[in-house]
Amino acid sequence: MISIKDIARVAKVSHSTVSRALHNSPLVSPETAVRIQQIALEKGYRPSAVARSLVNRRTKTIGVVVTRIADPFIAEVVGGIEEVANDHGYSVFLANSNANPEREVKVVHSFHERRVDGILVTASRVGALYMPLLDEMRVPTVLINNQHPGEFVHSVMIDNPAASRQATEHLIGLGHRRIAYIGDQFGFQSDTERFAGYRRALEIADIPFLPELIAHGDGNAEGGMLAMKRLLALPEPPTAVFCYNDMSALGGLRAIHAHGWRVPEDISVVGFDDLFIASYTSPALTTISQPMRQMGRMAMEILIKLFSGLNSKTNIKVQGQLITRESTAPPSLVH
Amino acid sequence: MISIKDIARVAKVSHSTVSRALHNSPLVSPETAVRIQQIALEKGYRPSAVARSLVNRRTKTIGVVVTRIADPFIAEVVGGIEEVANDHGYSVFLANSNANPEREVKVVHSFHERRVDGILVTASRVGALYMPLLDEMRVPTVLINNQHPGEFVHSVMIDNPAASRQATEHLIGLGHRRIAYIGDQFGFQSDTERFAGYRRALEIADIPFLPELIAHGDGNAEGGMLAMKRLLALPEPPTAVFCYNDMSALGGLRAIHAHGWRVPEDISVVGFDDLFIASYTSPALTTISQPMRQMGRMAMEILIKLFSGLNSKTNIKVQGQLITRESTAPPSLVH
DNA sequence: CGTCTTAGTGAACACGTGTGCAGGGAGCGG
DNA sequence: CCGCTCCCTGCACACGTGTTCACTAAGACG
Repeated sequence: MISIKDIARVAKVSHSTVSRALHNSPLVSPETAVRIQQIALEKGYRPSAVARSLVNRRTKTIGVVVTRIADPFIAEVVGGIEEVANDHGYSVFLANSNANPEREVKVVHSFHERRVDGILVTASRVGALYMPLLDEMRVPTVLINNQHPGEFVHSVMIDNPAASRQATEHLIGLGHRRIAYIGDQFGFQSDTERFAGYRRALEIADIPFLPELIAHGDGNAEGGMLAMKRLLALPEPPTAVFCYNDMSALGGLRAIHAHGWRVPEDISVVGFDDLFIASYTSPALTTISQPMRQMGRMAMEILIKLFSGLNSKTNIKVQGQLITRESTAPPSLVH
Repeated sequence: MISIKDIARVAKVSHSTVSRALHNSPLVSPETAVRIQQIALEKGYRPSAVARSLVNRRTKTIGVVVTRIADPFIAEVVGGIEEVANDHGYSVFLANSNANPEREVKVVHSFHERRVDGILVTASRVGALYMPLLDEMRVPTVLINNQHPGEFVHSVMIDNPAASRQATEHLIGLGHRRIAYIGDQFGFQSDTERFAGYRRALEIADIPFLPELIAHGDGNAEGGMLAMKRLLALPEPPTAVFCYNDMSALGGLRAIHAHGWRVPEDISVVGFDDLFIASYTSPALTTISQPMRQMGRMAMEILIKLFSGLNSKTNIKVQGQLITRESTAPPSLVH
């Protein structure tokens, strides 16, 4: 591995001069500068980011904590993050937490030791546990669709209540009155908020809230399937179901097919996220679109701003958009 | 940011002693060791990985190059990589190339400057361009499902010819003789190999190869949809289609639905990869399962071995497995 | 021609950690 | 009491880069 000292030896100058030459410093004469640059090019010299980080006290790296990178929603967000990070010369460390608190703490510690300049968290599940840790590190942190108990922290979130209210009102507008909700496991903020939007829509339309129409999944297809199965087993099943996210809806669709019913003729289904697959289910899924990639980009851009000294506390709330496809229709009159 | 010197000052010892104490070196007396460790704990000391990297000449980081992290196949592989990397104390840099050669080179350069200990490449598209670069860097590199022109390089690949032959023979076994193939863009190795397996199966079964039954997509749903549309527009459409990957098959299914045909009654479809969604399409997709996560794990384990001195050139070939679901059936007699 | 300015260069130190080497003190044997 | 060994500690240097400071040589100006 070749260093500036090696180049200095060849060029018969001090390493300081080489350092300056490679930075196009005006303190070095143009002739020696080009000569040194020539040698560096020939030798295939690449400066050591680690040595540079040590003296500059900035690593130009960021850490990204996710629950599972294989989650399609998260993968899209990370794609957006990496895009602008790379454009600004930042490298990104990726780490899965697997929603395991112990591992989350371990990951944040490793980021700390690597001296990342900033941290992004897309762990939809909790994270409250290691918030004090992040606080203590005094590293700029941006949360994406995550609850944020701390005050110092920045965030990018979707407006859950408004979006899920919009979804529910879409179903009400079609004439449904028996509308079920398939949620995540109880207690996660985004579930709570989406549930609140659902209830609010019912309330405004003067539709009584029926606890038996609430089922809890696990945010994945498997849980959505089981939850839907429970709803279909009711004496009087719902005519429409609003799902916490597309993965749940995916499982829901499967349960409906297995039950022998058809979507949307027998029952309408609405998802949330607008994952790529939402366009390719059959029928194609009506859902709330979240600008996932864009949200990743925004989060990273907040970090960039923070790095350049701006210290304004930013909490961006983006709006979801209803995408009407084929999985929703007016309720059939006979059942 | 607190360093060992700060601790040394408080403990009234030299920083060397602190360093040794924190490493449980036998060269330091037990009493001072615990005293120092106590202080370090109180102060929340975290060693600087960057300083450590500088002196150790090992960063305990690896770089992962992918085309798009949002690609479900790639996300699974990266999940596997990160898992064992983390278990061994390695942090992973993630970078998208977007299949853009210019960006790929930029990414590899940045990995070089960061002095990563190893590099993993899951860019299904080419990569031959920057292979000389990787060679020049003399950094252990493992390719995953990627062509490898260089000799020094290690790899984990699926046995494409065997797997696609298996898929095609499944269709032949069901009684199909007019079997189409939807490929990737021409020239990528995995496409070439899968195509070869398809032809071999036909050959063994004495089924003539018909060029009009070959359509090229782009490896994504969009391209698969267009390719399938072309096949359905033939005077005599195929009774079964083997697709390069699940994404293509997904698009294919959609085109078939739009055409008014039913799967598998009117036409059978086989995919490749066994992405998560393959179980949730309707009908559920018959496909070749690749142990994606496992392949990521294996690739990282090869790196770990290389780090510990083992220098054996390893080229692992894993076998795919046919997963029979609902999208394949014997051809209908009348059409 | 002498002095002052300026351009260009090298020496030295810093960043935070690890380690070889020397040295000091205690304990022990002679 | 002397010398040896052993245990512990500190000094100094290294890793690769950036930057301040001092210094030299050349040019400018009076």
